[in-house]
Amino acid sequence: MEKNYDPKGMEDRLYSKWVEKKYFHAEVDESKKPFTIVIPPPNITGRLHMGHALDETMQDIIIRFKRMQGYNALWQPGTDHASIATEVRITDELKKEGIDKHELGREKFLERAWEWKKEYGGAIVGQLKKLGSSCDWDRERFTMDEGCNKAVKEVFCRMYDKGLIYKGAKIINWCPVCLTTISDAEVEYKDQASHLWHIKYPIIGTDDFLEFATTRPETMLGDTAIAVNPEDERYKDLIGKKVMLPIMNREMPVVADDYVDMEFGTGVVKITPGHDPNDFEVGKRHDLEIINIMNDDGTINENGGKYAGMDRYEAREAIVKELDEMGLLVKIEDYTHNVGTHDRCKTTIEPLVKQQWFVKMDELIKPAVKGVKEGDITLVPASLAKTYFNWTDNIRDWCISRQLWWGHRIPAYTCKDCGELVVSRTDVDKCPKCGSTNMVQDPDTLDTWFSSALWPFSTLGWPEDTPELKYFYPTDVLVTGYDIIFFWVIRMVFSGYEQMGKRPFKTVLFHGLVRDEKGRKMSKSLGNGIDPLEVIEKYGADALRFTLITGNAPGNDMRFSYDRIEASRNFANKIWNASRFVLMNLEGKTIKEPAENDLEAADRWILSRMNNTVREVTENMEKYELGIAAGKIYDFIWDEYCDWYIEMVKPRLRAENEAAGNAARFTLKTVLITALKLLHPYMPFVTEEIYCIIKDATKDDKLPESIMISDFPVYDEKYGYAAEEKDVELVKEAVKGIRNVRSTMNVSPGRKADVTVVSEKEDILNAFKASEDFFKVLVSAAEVTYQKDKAGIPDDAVSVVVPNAALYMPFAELVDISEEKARLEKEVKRLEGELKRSDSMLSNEKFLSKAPAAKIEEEKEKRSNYEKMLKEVKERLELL
RNA sequence: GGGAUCGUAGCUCAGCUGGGAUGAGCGUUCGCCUCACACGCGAGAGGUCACGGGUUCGAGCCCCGUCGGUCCCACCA
Repeated sequence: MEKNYDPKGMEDRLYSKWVEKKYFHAEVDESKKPFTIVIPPPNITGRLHMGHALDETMQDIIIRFKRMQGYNALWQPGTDHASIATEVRITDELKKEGIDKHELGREKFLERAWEWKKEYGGAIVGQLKKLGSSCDWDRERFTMDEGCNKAVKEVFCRMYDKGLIYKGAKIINWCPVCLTTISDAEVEYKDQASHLWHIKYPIIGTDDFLEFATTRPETMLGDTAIAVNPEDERYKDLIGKKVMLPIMNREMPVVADDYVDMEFGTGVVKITPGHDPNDFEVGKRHDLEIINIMNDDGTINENGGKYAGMDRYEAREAIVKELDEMGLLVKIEDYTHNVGTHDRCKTTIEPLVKQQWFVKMDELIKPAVKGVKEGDITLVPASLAKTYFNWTDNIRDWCISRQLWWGHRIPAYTCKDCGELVVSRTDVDKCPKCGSTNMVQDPDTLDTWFSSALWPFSTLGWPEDTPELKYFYPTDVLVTGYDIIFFWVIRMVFSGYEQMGKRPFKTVLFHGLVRDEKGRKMSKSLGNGIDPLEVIEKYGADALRFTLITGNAPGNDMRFSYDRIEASRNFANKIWNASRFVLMNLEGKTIKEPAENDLEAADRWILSRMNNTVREVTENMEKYELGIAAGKIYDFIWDEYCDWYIEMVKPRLRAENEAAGNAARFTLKTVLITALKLLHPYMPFVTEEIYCIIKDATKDDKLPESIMISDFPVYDEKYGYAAEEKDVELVKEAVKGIRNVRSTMNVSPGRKADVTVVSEKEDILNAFKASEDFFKVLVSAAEVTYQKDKAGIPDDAVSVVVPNAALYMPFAELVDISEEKARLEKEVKRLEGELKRSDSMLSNEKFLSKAPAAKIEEEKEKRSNYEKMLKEVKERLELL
C-alpha cells in the first residue's frame, strides 16, 4: 500500500468492477424485501453541480445502506427532457448557425433535439457515475421515452374524461421571450425599483377628473373600466358614470368593487382585464370587455392604436410623455414593487388571456393534503409540512399547455370541419362526429412537470401492469431539495394518489442548498460555483461525498469550502494509513478466532465501543440523520480506533506472546472491517479498496468479494463488555491526566517516570493492572506499582486524580513546586465548582422528589467522587 | 402582509422527544519527523448557547415577546 491514499484511477476501476458484476442491478424477487428510490431526474441540459452532488450522495448512501442490510434495493435512474430549458438551448444553437427555429419547422427541430439529446443527454449520467452512484443503469429511463409518453397520454385522457383536465380561456402567465405560457410555480416574484405614475382621466359630462395611480401606464391601452370601492363616500356618486380614456378616446364605466382598497393611493383603480389577473376577475364580475393589446413578443398590437408595433416599455415612456403633454400626468413617484418574472429567463411576465389547458386542482389536491396530514407520507424535516400546506391551501388550477415543441404533445385533436374536440390515447384521423378526416392535433406540448409527476410509477412500467410496479411501488424515500417541493413533490403526490390509488413514496427527505463559503447561492452569474467534478478529480469522490454529508441536518442549507474538503480527504487518508498499519501486522500471520479469555481489556473495550457505534449509526441512518451517523463513524474511526486502540495494541504486537498477539490482530481486523462497512455507504471507494486488499492479504474466504455486497454490521450482544468499557475509559482518563502533567511540566517524552496507582478499591486496581501493557507505554512509565494506600509516596510526588484512584509520579526534581501548586489549586477550584453544582442539585428537595431515581443516583455517585478527589488534591497541596 | 428558518468557541456548523457545553472541523498556542499517517501525534487556550420574560426541581433545547440574518409564499393598483 502507498503511504498516502490516492483515489486517482482507483475510483473508475472500482466503479467498472461494480457495474460489471451487476451489483447495482435489482430484479423482482419475492423472497426479499424491496427498497426503492427513484432519482430526481437531472435535466439533459444539465451539468453536474453541487446540488446534484449532494442529492445523489444522499441517495447513494441510503441505497447502499439498505442493500447491505439485505433489502432488494433499487435505485431507479433517468433523465428529464426539461422541455423549455432544452428548447431554449437548441434554439440558441440554431441561431448561431443562422437558422430560425420556425423556418426549420417542427419536425426538423425535433429531429435536431433528439440528436442533441443523444449526444449530450448522456453527459450528466457519466458525471453521476463519477460520484459513485449505485443506480441500476440497466433500468435507465427518460421522461420522454416511449413508456413515459404512454403514461402521459394515459393520464391526460383519464383526467380529461373525469373532467380534471379542461381547456379554457383564462388569464395566464406569458413569457414574451420564450413565447410560451408558464405555470404559477414558474413565476418568480422580484422586487423591482420602478415608479408609481399618478394619472387622471376626465369624467364625462363634467370638467372634473378622476385621479389614480398605476405601475404600468402602457396597459391603459387596454383599460375598459375604472373601479372604486362601493363603500367609498368620496366616489359614491361617480359609480355608473363614465370616464374618457385618453389617447384611445374610449368611454369607460366607473364600477364599484370590493377589490379596491380605499386606503391605497386615491382609492381609484384602472381596470385592464386583459393584462392583470385581478382586473381579469373584476372584469368577469362586471362583464367588462377584455382587450388584448399585446403581441406574443411583448410589443403593442393593433388594439394599441398608434402605439402598435412598439415594445411594451417603449410604449410606456411614450404614453407617459403624451399624457404629460395632455396635462393628465399628475406626478411620478419612486416605487418598489414585486414583479413576476420567468424563472428560466428572468423576463418580466406578461399576464394575457389565452385558450390553454388546465388541470383542475381543488379535488385532486385533497388526497395529497390528507396523505401528509395523516402521516401516510412523512416529510423530513417535518417542519416543511407547513410549506407544503401553504401551497396546497392556496392552490390554483395548473396551466399545463406550453407553446413549445420539445415535450409531450397534447393528445387532443380538433376537427377542422365541425370543430369537434377529441382527446385520445391514439392518433385520431377521422372525426367521430362528422366523419371528416380533416383532424389536427393540438400543437402545444405539456409542462415538463406533467411527465415528472408520473416518474415514480411511469419508470416502473405503468400503465402496463408490470411485476416491477407491483413489487417496487410505492417507493420508499424521495430525496430532493426543498426548493422543488411545489414543482415536483406535490405533483408526484397527487398524481400517485390519483393514478395508482397509493402514495408514491413513504418518506420525502429534503436537503437544503449548497452555498459557497460566504453563504451565497452558487450561481453562474456570480461565478462562485464550485465544480464537483473538479473536486473529485483533485480530492476524490469519497472526500466530496463525506464533506457534503457531515455536519448537515435534513433541510438545512450548507456551506461548501475547500477547508472542509481537505478535512474529508484527510479522513480518507487516515483510514488508509490505519489499514496500512493493520495490514502490516496481519501479513504472514494466521488469524484465529481467539478464546474468550485471550481478549484483553483493550480488545473488549474497542469491541464494545464498536458495537455501540454500530447501533447508533444504524439508528441514525434509519431516521435519515445521515450527518449524525457520519459524525459517529468519523469519531469512532479516528478517535477511538486510531488514536486509542491502535496505540493500546502496539506493545502486544511487538511482544512474543502468541495468544495475546492473535487476540490483538483478530480485534484489529474485526473492528477495521466493521468500521469499513459502516463507512462504505459514505465513502464507497476507499472502503472497497482497503477491504479487498485485506481480504486478499489474509486470504479470508469468509468475506464476500466486495464490501458493497457484504452485510451491514448489526448490534451483537456478545460484545456487551460494559464493565471493561468503563474500566478502560477510566484508564484513558488517567492517561490523559498524566500526559497533561508531563506536557505542562515540559517533561520530555523520552524521560520515563514510574507510576504508582493508589486506590482502596480492589477492582479499580485490577482495572489498571489489566491495562498495564499499554498504560505503561502511553504514559512513558518504566514501572507501574499498585497499592491500597499512600504508604511510601513521597510528599513532593506529582499526583493525578481520577474517580476512585490517584496516580503518583516522582517527578519532584524537575518540577517547579510553585507551578505544581498552581496546577493543584486550579484542580481544587474545578472540583469545588463541581461539588457546588452537585450539592445544589442534591440539596434541592424538589429535585429529590421529582427527578428520576436513576438521575439522582448518578448525581450522588458523581458527588462522592468529587468529594474524594477534592480531599486528595487538597492533601497533596498541603504537603507541598 | 403571511409563513418558515437560523442566531452555540475567531470561522463553518453539530447538539439525539429538557438533566453537567470533556461538542466537531478549520484556525490558534505549546511540544513532538514516536518503526500507519506531518493529509500526522500529544497537550492547551477559546463559549453570559442573540436579548428579555415565562413554564419546570432543572432550559441551548419548551412557551411568549424583542432584535438581527436568510428563505418561501402573497393580486394592493
